[in-house]
Amino acid sequence: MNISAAAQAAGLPVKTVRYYADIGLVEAPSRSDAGYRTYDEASVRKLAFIRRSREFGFSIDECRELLSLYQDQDRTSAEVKRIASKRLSEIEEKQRELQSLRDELAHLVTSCHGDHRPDCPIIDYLG
Amino acid sequence: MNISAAAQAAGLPVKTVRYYADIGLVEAPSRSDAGYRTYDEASVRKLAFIRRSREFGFSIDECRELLSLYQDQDRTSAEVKRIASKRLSEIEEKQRELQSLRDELAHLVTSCHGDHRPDCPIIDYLG
DNA sequence: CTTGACCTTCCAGTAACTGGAAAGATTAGG
DNA sequence: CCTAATCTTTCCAGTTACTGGAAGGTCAAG
Repeated sequence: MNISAAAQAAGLPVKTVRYYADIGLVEAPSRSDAGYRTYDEASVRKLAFIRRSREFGFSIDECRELLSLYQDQDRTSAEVKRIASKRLSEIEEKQRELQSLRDELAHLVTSCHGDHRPDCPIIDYLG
Repeated sequence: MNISAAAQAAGLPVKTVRYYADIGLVEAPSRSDAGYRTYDEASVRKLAFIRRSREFGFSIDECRELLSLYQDQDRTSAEVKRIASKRLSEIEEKQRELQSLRDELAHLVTSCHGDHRPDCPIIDYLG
């Protein structure tokens, strides 16, 4: 499989697939005689694993960790759960932040007439 | 006022105050004989305005826009409201994303025993 | 043989700072 | 007046996770 087929199968851009090998997140793939990268099912599965982890918002370093747990038959589920729980609290923290931000901004937007007059509570609040 | 006093008053790191002038977000401040940047109340107010706008998650370019509206006596409140409303929808979109992410991840975390055994639904899901 | 779709490497840019080095200025204490 | 600590300056590099683009090699079809 050439890189574009692998990228397609994993649901990633070609550039990103190269990038992940460059930074050592995945092994460097073997090459054809012409120097083309060649991929097999196993590498595609790993790439897809990374894509899904990234979609969950895990950082590259967390993906590195998850990937090594993914490939380690003897890991404990506790190790995985620790990383996922950490990410979960981050998400919840971010949610709380966004909620108060939204409420405040929604309040400002509602109180602004949004007409041709210069009078603006949003600007007043920021200034 | 030297830079550290101004930064303190505006609630920003010194580095950031310099940075904002470097990228032309605020005017370059005047200099003392020794070349020290000197700030007055007005520039501190602008810096604080930017800080608050940034805290709302407005991008630097949006801050640029807001700042010019802030300084424009003749702007209409509609112009300001447009930018704030845009930001509000972004926040709400992000909230929806985070919510489904959280639900999915929370479900996985709950279903994972988190013990010494290798069996792990989180990894199973990602892989 | 040519055309177009691949592929390669390398370099640069994104957003918004942040850290650090090297060197000059100022201030407080002795 | 000297010195040490604390500013301040500029400049360069690093962060995160890619993404875009240029210059050039390869491959399959017609």
